[in-house]
Amino acid sequence: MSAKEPGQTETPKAYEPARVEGKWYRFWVERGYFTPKIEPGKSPFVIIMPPPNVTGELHLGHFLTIALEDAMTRWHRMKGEPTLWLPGTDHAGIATQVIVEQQLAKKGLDRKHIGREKFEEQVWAWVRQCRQTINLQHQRFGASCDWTRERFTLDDGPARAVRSAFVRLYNKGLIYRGERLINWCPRCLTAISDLEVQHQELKGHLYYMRYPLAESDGFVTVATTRPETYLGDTAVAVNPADQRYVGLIGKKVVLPVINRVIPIIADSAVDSSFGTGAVKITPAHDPVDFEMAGRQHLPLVNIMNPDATLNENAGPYASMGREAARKKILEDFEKAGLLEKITDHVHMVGHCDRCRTVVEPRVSKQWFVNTPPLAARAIEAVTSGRIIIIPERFTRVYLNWMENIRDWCISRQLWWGHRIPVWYCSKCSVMTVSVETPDKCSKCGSPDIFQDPDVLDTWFSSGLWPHSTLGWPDDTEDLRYFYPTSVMETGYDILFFWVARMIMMGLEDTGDIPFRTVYLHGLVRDEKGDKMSKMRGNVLNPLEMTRKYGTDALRFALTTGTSPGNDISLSQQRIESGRNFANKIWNASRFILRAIEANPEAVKTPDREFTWEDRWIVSRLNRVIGGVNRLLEEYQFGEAERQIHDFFWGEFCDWYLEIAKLRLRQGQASCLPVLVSVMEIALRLLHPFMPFVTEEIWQSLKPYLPPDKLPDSIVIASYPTARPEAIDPAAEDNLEAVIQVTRSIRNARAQYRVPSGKAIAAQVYSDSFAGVLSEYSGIIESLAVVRPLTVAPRNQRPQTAEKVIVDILKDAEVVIPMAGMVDIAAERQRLEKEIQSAGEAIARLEARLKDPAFISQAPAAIVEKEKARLSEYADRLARLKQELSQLG
RNA sequence: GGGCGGUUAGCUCAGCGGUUAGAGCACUGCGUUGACAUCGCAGGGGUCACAGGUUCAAUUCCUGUACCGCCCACCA
Repeated sequence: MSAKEPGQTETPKAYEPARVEGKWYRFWVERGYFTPKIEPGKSPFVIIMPPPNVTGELHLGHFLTIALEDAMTRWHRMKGEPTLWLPGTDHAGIATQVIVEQQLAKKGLDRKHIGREKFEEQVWAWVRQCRQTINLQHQRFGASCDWTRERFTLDDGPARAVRSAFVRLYNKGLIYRGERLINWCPRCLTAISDLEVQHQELKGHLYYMRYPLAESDGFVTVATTRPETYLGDTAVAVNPADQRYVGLIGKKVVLPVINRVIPIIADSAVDSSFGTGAVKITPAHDPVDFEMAGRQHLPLVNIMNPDATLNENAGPYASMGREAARKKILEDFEKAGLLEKITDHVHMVGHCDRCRTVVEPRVSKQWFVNTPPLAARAIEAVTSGRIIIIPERFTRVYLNWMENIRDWCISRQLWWGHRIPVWYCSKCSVMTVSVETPDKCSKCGSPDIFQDPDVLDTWFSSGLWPHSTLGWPDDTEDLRYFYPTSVMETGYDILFFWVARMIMMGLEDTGDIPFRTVYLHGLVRDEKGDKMSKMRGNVLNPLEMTRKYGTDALRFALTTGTSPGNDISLSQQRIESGRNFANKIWNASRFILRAIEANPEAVKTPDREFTWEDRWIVSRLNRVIGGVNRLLEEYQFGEAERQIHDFFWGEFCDWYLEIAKLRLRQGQASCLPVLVSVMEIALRLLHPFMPFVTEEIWQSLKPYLPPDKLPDSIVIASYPTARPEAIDPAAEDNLEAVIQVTRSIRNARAQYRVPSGKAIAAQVYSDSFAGVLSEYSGIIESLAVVRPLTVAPRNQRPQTAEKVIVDILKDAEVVIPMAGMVDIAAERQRLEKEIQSAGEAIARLEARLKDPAFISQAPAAIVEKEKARLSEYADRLARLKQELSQLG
């Protein structure tokens, strides 16, 4: 470590995120930047954050969500729009309950033992802790959300919204209570919705079981995957057109062992080609059978307890588990000669989304939302274009789901969640459905009432999130100003669970769409494309990554090189390159700051002659600004970042800064204002994606910026907009020539292994760029370590017998005498290769230009362009050939 | 059974109806006293899965095939 030199800025050589991140986040929050002012004249930009479940810490998927939403939010805020990003957390009914139950189980307890009240206390304790962790993680990650409006799904406001929505729907007949076949989890002991059932392919068997005929000899053979449900059979069905069974329709069979007599019926839903063509009908334990039982008026026999053990209807098998019963029943059939055969059969089996237990279809009294009427409006909102889904392909997925929607079972036999706002009277049994908790029966006035013990599906409250967080059902200022919201950004995996429900419920409750754009991101996977999971052990801990590489690095890695709706493979290497970029920006700023300190006055000389490289970098910057703004409008965040990255690193640092160094060394400080200005604008361009490093540097640059209307933070600085008048094709061409020549010489040096310190001589011959190249010869001499570099028009190139390397550039020839080192054979080979590829290009272009179809059909501009290319190649080919002949 | 996505450099992925298809990482060679070795300079590496079609022109659009992945679905 060298001692600090006098007058020099004491900044570490590497960017140290830990030193700056907390400081700036606190600063932003203290200044209230994240809390929007309601400005009636302006239309706001609003994102309601998908509330993370209070089930533990945030994972990388959440961090991707934050990175994208924060980028959008910061961008719009910088554009001067009142911007609200509303944070919150979700009570996540069943998921949270399962976690707390597991905690209890570790202590040898279960919820039944401690009782509902105590259990809820336990959950609240966990929730408080979890919310704090989650909020802290958001803050660590730089989320610019409005903490003054933070919500939890069980808060009073959202809770009142839930009750209001329930009562409204009930009063409109869109919520009803009914005895239906639902998906039941025997482990969680609750109903779950269709969406919460995970279908998994399992290798099972098809069992062919014989049911003896009641009135005569013989039997009917049915094929089933679930022999144990025969105890609940109330019919055998065949297709009416099936010739094999016509004679049997109306006859009866006897269920073995339990000796129940059931009819053989005809139903056209039966597929004659499957199994035996005769199907056992178990209405209480199979959805298809349940439906058939409805139209055929078959009785229901429920054979199971809630925990999936067999009940008293199972006769001798009562109290056995479903697997054990299956085994025993097969044995008994086998013994009786009633098991015809067993074949292998692959089928899909439903599992509980939360606990992986095999779901049991079960008849039970539950609450349902009648969804088709809601779906009709939700479909219209999307087909009319009022709601746009990005990427577009998910529009069809959404519509397909909506068009085939079925009623939504919303009651859960859980303790954690929004209680159903329904009270039953012990006297007259009438239901009171009410937003406010009633103290007496609405019918008979009896105070002897009790509330429905069930809670609502957690997605019911999530479905109201965009309007419930803004104050609905009250007509609040927030609701009037911020609703409908702008963008709903979330993962495609919850399109049905959440997005679809929000659209239905939002439209129903408010009469308006909840958001204008749905942006769906992909899943975060590991470097091998596998889903990250604790089981696989391939999880990257986001906070650890943040500590190791910095928040900006992780954000950059998560959002670069990806496109909407596609999954993301994330590796540490990727985060490293994000860190390297932050470090690059950091060091560029260190250089600029030191340069300013060495020459403080130079920054303040705004009006002067600009050099070609000044005009070039400003021109390039403005092209990038234009591109980035366009890409952001199109939600192409990854591509926007890539353009900023490439500009900053590949043009500003690699060329402008390198040239500026040389100028500064010669005491020409006139590049300083340009350095500062380009740097500052680039920081603002990048700020939505890398908020911390950009703020840190922006603040240290601030003293040297023009003081007029300078905000206190980059957070509220304006987002750059392109200035068309700054686009400067002449400067771009000139610098391109300088860069080409420099590269050409560097290339030759590398090829001939010229030691890095050793200068070589070179000549450049050019017509159109002779002026700028000789103007920049000193610069090129330094950049390419070439000395002397002479520049002359082409016709002044001497005919010499000396063997030299010649690089044919577009508008110049670079001649390097290698003092006898020239490898003639290698040079010849190189030239021949180039001649060949030029020849091929010419052949291609000539063929194209000879094609009358091309000439007549292609746009004139394209034809002209191709002609120009042909003449360029022809010119190049001629020059290459001449060089080859010179080589002898 | 229906639908969707992917197939581009060694790896992870961008991109695109019109120059010689890009990036990051990895790789090879050279390089460390002044922004940065978390770096610089130079380089190698691609039949854009395959087969048809549309078009003046296809890696890009369409159709089909193969493989991989995902979603939805009541063949017991």
